[in-house]
Amino acid sequence: MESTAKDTLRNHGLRPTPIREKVWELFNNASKALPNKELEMQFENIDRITLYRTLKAFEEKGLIHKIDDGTGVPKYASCHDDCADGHHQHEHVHFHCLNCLSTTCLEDVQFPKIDIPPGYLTENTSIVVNGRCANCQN
Amino acid sequence: MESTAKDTLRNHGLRPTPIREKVWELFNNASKALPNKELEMQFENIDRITLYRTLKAFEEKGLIHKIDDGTGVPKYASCHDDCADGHHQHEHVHFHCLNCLSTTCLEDVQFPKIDIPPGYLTENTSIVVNGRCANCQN
DNA sequence: ATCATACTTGCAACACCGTTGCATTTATAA
DNA sequence: TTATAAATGCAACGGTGTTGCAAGTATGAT
Ligand SMILES: [Mn+2]
Ligand SMILES: [Mn+2]
Ligand SMILES: [Zn+2]
Ligand SMILES: [Zn+2]
Repeated sequence: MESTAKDTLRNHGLRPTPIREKVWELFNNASKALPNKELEMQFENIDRITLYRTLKAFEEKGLIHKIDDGTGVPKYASCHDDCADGHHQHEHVHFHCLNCLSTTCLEDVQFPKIDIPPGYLTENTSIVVNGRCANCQN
Repeated sequence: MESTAKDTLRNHGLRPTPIREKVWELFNNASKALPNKELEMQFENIDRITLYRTLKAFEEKGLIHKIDDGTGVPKYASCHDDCADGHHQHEHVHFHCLNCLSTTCLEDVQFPKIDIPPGYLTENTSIVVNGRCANCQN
């Protein structure tokens, strides 16, 4: 059985509220990463600060992860893996379409190992592939 | 023989001015990527807008490239390769040290090929490795 | 060397966004 | 039901990208 929005929020130490439930639903149904603006548009009127804090809380609790695709506009996507409190575990390639400007998580793409010179220590790696997505071919 | 700052600027279609020459020198002598603030500090008083436009011009003319290391603070580094007017050709790994917060270009690190699903078209790829740089080991 | 012209610089101004404080409202559990 | 802690809405501040415009400067021609 599906776990409800309420359950998921409680399981991550967040009080379920109408806004949070809806935001969680939006991420759950999204096939691409969502910027603040796109989330705001789904509400009659929502305070941008409230949304800001909602996203911050979601990120801290491991419900979503923030994606910097190089556009300067932060986007967010749900964490499929179980991410611990404040520590994200997933490392996957992100794709940014230069045509439709959508950013998606490519969870199944093989994540390469980068051979860093001796002396350097790798903690985590961010990879963004820019190009044309499958929906944007003529 | 070394090409002077004046020469380089002229060769890239930019009028040599005191500010531009100094900015170019700073990039030329830097061993890491430089954020606006760090550049500003090297001047007695420089208008942030002038610096902004200088960096924009340098980037457009292929003198420097902008690096988004995920911190939200843009940094710039000189283009070693010859980058065409408005079109950068170099693709290399960037390293961001979580300790000293410096970002460096790893031009010699092998750039991996990412196997994107069919239907996708790759234009360019951005890779940022986060960790601890060689100078930050105990 | 002088000068007209185009480019560069400095300053004001605006928009956007991240962030925080605080008062009010809402969720939770006693 | 009620006391308490948390979430929300609003104001406000700071940083920064961006543009317009006037004044200063580099350049090439005279
Ligand atoms: Mn992702
Ligand atoms: Mn670089
Ligand atoms: Zn697309
Ligand atoms: Zn370091």
